[in-house]
Amino acid sequence: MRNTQQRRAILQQLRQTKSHPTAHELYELVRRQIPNISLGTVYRNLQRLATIGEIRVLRSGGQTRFDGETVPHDHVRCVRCGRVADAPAPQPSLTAPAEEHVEGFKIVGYRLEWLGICPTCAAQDRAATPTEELSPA
Amino acid sequence: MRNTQQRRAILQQLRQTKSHPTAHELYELVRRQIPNISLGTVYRNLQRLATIGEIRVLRSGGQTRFDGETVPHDHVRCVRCGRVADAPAPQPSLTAPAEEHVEGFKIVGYRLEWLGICPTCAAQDRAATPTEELSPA
DNA sequence: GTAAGTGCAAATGTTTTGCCAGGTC
DNA sequence: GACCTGGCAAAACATTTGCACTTAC
Repeated sequence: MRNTQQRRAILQQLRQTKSHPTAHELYELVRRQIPNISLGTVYRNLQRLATIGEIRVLRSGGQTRFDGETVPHDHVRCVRCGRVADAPAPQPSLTAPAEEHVEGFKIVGYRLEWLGICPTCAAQDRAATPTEELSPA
Repeated sequence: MRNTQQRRAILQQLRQTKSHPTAHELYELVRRQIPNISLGTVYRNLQRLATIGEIRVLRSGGQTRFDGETVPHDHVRCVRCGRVADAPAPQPSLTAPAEEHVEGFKIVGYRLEWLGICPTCAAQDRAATPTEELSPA
């Protein structure tokens, strides 16, 4: 695999952000360094980097996000805005269900995603719901 | 919300299949009962049924699948073919990480997906070369 | 030099939406 | 009859791909 400036920039941006960006967000970031990079190139490289295990793909909540951190860990997703943060892996690690309980599937791993409300959305909730609207008598 | 024959058929089909179909698969199933139902209607109703909690939406592996079973349980996904089966919920249930470990998110739940190889794909593996898939946890 | 990689644009696949007719209450 | 809903088709997105040109090695 060639070491192109595009791939280097993509990986570098992904590694130095903790925001788990979408492909398009990453595209915007990399575009500051390489203004004429194309979105297709970003997608192509993300796919390759994922295949060789350099990055991780997070699909959930209808969005695809990318994570430059390959050390095992889980994630929390805000159910309001879709923002994703890291979460520590559970202690002790999970025990896989026996094959006879999962239609004979051989378990090779798992993905655990916590669901939550991020601080920003929690603040908005407090501002939006405090008073019920009273019906005019 | 009105009780239309379309919505009844969609929910009924989803409830009586254990295959966690995609929207299009469900569309094909329902079409046997209501030949001129439209894909848009299937999507609209799945969305509504999910909103009121009658069904569950599973997004992973780049596919969106639907589950008519609302009793809490987890899933196993075949990393080769994307097929999804049910898995029992872990015992004891997971303990949420403390807020300070997840950037202040308030945890409201989790989604656990086991990754595995289904019996069909395992059989094919024995005859062909293994493939790759994205990292587990 | 040459094959992998890029930019661009068109194609693909999935999900959503606007509009009006038709069914439901 | 009022108003949800559905059918249909177009639109909106996200992602992939074909092709000719570049570039890393």
